[in-house]
Amino acid sequence: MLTEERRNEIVSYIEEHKAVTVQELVDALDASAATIRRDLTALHDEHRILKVFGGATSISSKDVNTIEPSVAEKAHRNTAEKDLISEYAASLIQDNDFVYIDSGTTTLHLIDHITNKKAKYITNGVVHAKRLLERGLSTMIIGGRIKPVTEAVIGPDCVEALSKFHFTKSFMGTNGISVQAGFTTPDVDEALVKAEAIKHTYLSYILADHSKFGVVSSVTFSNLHSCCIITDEEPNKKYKDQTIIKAVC
Amino acid sequence: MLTEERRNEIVSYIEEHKAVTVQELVDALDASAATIRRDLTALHDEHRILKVFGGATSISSKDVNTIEPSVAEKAHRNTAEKDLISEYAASLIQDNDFVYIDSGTTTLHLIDHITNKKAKYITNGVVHAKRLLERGLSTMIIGGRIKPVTEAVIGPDCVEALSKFHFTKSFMGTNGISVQAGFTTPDVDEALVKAEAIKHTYLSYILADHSKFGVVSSVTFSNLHSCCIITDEEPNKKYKDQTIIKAVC
DNA sequence: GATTTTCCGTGATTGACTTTGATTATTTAT
DNA sequence: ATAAATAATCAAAGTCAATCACGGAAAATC
Repeated sequence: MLTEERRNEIVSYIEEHKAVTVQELVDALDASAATIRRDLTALHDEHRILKVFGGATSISSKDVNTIEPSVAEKAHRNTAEKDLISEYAASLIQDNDFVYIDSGTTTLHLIDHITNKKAKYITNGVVHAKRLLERGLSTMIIGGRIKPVTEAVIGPDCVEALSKFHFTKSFMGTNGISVQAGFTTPDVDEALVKAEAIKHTYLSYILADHSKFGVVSSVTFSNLHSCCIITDEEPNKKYKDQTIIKAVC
Repeated sequence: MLTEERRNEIVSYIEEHKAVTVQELVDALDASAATIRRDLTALHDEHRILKVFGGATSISSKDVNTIEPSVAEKAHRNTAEKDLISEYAASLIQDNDFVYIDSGTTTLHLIDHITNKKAKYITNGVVHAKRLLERGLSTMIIGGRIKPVTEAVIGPDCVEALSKFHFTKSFMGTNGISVQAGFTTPDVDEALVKAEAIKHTYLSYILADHSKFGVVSSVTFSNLHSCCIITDEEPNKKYKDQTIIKAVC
């Protein structure tokens, strides 16, 4: 059987059963455990399944029960990569830093790793603000209209409020990273907010797992060389020529 | 069974039952208590459930758990009275109203009774904003520093942001109501915010149960005749001479 | 055309790591 | 104070990634 063919079958099987053990797949597909494991690793890297200890689960199985996956509920996907990235990013925060934290699930993860209580934090995410407070950190929120799905503060009030601040560091999420289009996101309003935040920051960091490279979304909010990238895999050289990239792996 | 699979089932179970004991999960999933506890700890760290002594509860169980324990504790006192007051207050909201909702436990209760989706809502409470969004209402938040205990946005940024708006109605909490001192609250910063909000509102309502009458706290944020009072017991005549009071009982 | 070389996917082996349930010590609620 | 719940620790069982050798297919060489 062809490798690709087998892998497609694995994905189908997992989609159907929600969760599966390595042994189950060994029996079902008549391949060795080593091969199945390699397949699962590959499929996990392609974000087609979620590899877990003992087997794999379908990507969407976690929110099968929730009617509307909100920010907090989505945040636990792909945690291993995000943990690495967040941990490194959090270590960059120094005493007296004035830190902007962009809304989004990657940056939400970042907050769980922040330990520096001498820095000040400001965010446009409602959940982010709540979580920062839970960790006992000095927190501010940007005012403005709130976008329901992402629970992010956006709009002209938000952009104007941002223009008054001067952050020492900012941590942003992104949907796409490309040499031609720079950093991109699907929502115009969010893009405007991100752009304004970066404009008022001394050092901007983009937190992005490897799957974001080469992806282009609707709206550009920054060119590559304005932000450092923190990611989980050594990227193609053409990106490295454009900006500083830290790969944690 | 896979670890992740079991944990997903635990989340489902908790989502469905709102609360669950360790023993219940041991019986339901046929795993040892030690394992269940480890699962609960892990899920709590991922913010997928809320671990409590004896078991766990759902994170989105609207009654208790979206609120900080400190806030939640207070919110559970005098619920019956607050429900009456909130219900009446919510009925006052009309289409196209621009409504300011002050932070505090009484006003948090109010949100659960709001049904008008044609009005616009703005608040200085982080939890309030989240709750408004959950109810599918058009929501804005005021920006500024957040006071950790109450999760209320306060400070000069907040006051300045408020000064741009013109609300048709505002709903405020208070700690004390007295003929001499007017409406009072213990925190200077919160008082400034409340005062500014009232200043920019056409019709301000104070939600207060009967225990607040005759009480004086540290800082006055308004005199009596600037706001209507919504309360749960017919108050003394001396208050009625000063402002409009609606007693719901 | 036949032989060699290279490449890639596979399966087996192994030491390292993860999960689990039992036991014990500690913490918590009443 | 007491009883229950929890966290910490440990050994056993199970799982994983790395490594190696094998074998078939494609490419290079003769």
